[in-house]
Order: sequence, then C-alpha cells, then structure tokens
Amino acid sequence: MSHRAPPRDRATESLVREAALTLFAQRGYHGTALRDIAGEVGIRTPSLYNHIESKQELLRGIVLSSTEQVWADFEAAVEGVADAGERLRRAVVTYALRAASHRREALIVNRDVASLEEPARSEVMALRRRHERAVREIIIEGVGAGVFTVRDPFLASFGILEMCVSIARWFDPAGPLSAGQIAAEHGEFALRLVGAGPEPSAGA
Amino acid sequence: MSHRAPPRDRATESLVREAALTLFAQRGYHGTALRDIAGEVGIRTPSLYNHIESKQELLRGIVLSSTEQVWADFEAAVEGVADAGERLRRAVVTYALRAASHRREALIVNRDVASLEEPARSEVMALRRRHERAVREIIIEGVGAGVFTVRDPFLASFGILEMCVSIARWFDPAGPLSAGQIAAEHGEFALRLVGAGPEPSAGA
DNA sequence: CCTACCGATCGGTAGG
DNA sequence: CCTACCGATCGGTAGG
Repeated sequence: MSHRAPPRDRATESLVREAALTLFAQRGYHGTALRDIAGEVGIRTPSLYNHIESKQELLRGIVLSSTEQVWADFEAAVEGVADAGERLRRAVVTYALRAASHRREALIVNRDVASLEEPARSEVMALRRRHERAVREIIIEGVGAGVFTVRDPFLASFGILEMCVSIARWFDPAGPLSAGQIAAEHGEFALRLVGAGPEPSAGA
Repeated sequence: MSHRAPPRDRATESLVREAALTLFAQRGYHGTALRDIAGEVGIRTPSLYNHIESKQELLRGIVLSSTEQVWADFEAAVEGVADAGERLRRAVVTYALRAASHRREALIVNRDVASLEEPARSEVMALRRRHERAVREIIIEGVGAGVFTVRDPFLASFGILEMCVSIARWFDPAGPLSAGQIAAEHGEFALRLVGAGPEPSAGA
C-alpha cells in the first residue's frame, strides 16, 4: 500500500537544467555554483548528482543542443528556396527568432563556449562555423547572381549574424516589440546590408 | 653605494594590468584566478597587492576606463559634423575601430560587466546607455531630415552597435583586413542599414 | 533525497 | 618582493 517509489522525479531533472540555464545566463558558468542551482530547485548540492553527471555536463547539454538546433533551424528555413534574397531573409529571421525566444541559451553559447571542455568545444565550434559558412555562401551566391552588392561576404555574414545573436542581450519580452517583429525587422536589415534592401515603407 | 630602492616597479603595475586584460578576456573574470595573473607576471599572488587593491578593482579599472573612452571617442568623432549620414558614419567607424583595436577591453566590458560590483556597474551602464542613446538620436535626426528610412530607430541603433562590438570576437589582426578597413566597411553597413547606403562599388 | 566530509583552490592578510 | 597562513567556498564522493 505505502509502497511508494523512491523520489525518482524525472521532473526534477528538468527543474535542475532550467535553473542552470537561468543562472549560467545571468552569472556565467564560472560565476555560478552548483549550490546556487540546488538552492533554486530546493535541494542540497549532492542531490544534484541524482540528475546530472557534473557541472560540465550541464553546460555541455545546454550548448550542444542549442547549437544543433540552430543548424537544424537553418536547414529547415532555406530548404527548397532558390532565390538568394529570400534564402538570406529566411535564414536571418530564423536565427534572430531563436536568439529572441531562447535568450538564455544564446547568451550561454556565446559567452561560455570557452569554458566547454574538449571534445565538446570543438564540436560546437565546427557546427557554428558550418552555419556561418552556409550564410556566407548565400551572400556569395547573391553577389554572383547580381542581386547583392557586397564588398566582403565574410564581413557581411559576421555582421549580420552577430547583430542577430545580440538580440538576446537586450530583448525584453515585455517590451513593445514581439520576438517575431524583431526577427522580421532583422531580416530586412540583412537585405539592406547586402545591398538588396527593398526600401520598405518607413516612418518618415 | 648599494643603497638600492626597494623594487618599486611602476612598470610592474602595467604588467599586472596587462596580464589581467589578457586573461579576463580569455577566460572571463570568474574564470581567472589571481594566481594566473601573478604567474604571467612572474611573481607570487600576495605580491600583486603591492600594485592593485583587489581583483575587483582590476576589473573596475578595465571596464570603467574603456567605457569612458568609448564616450570620449564618440564626442570627438561627431563634433562639428552637421550631416546626419556623416555623423552616423563617423560614430560607427570610431566605435568599430575601438572594438577591433582594443579587443580584450571590448570583450571584457560586454561579458563581465555583470561581475562588476556597485556602484561601478551602474556608472558603466549609464555611460553605455548614453552612448547608445546618442547614436539613436542621430538616426532619429536622419529620419526627420528625410535622409534615413528606418522603421524603428531603437532596433537600428542596437543592431548597428552590437554588430560593431562583435568585431572584437572574430577579428584577427593577422588576417587579410586591417582594423581600419573593417571599421570603414562597418560605417557603410550602418548607412545601408538605415536606408542611406551609397550603393558602393562592389565586386559583382 | 540527506548528512558528513574530501582535497583543492579561491581572494586576501600578516609579517617580514 | 617573499613565505606562511587564513577562512570561505568550490565541485564532488561516501554511505546511507
């Protein structure tokens, strides 16, 4: 009757990872103690080890899954789209949207990737480079097709991508602009930046 | 004769601050131990205290002076320039140039400002907001004058500034582009982004 | 899930 | 500039 299973909360693991996400984003990996994470969940530090392998594994899980999702998003966004302008717009809107709607992940990936131990760090950096290269090739393609005007595709791709990821630093979900609106606007910024701006109707 | 002054190296203080700059930029404030900084200089940890007040003061010195310099640079750059396009271009080129030529400072300011204790942190944030607001006002001014086409000056100013500061993350002084070239190109990016792009001669 | 505890390391001080 | 040392805290383990 009172044969209750030991507290095998699967839910607790989620709480732990959620707390880590919030605290790593706020204070950084090295600025966060496991004690703080445990406190947020309402347990003691040693109990964390029923749910995680180590502090490093906690970081690895966040950074790897987030980076993989960025690449998956990108592939889905540009699939079957031929026009370079539209490909760039979709790639940028998707990336910007992720930065705005997964701010903590974006902050941690960009700030604490240096704290990731090998081989995970190299994995992550390879994935990020792949994404950056893919965006750059869209730009090169558009220049080749005569629809973009860009002096240096490398500079343009970095400028665009860094502008997007930075959304995570200042975006306030309670502010006047939604994540979707901001992402759409960044899509326009990107097109303007590569010289394919549609000169949108603006408030002049 | 052998009355040698004690090793009152004024030069050592510079070495210490230089080492802190490099290590904080590489590993973050919380990821850097004073022991590492001392090791870089070739002394023991306690000897650091002949040159600095505390680890926190080391961070404060870096972040405050760098932030103040950004504002001073901005004021000097736009002084006496009336045209909004030219004001924006100069403001952006100056800011981008600083990010490229003072990479460590830019990285630390953007990554470790959260580790700064009060009241320094509020001081720094106020200075940064002042700079951001000043850039935004140039954009608003250009829109008012009918030379810029921007839907949301807030978004545009953040996009431009974050793109510039991110230069510090990928710029390689040994690479093909100089800091000056990259800064100039970011000035063009900014003008394009606000719809005032001169459609420069590019490689198409 | 806990208490008790580990060795290591942290920033910093005493005292020369 | 050093050695010797401080209390606090770190991530993590033992053992239940």
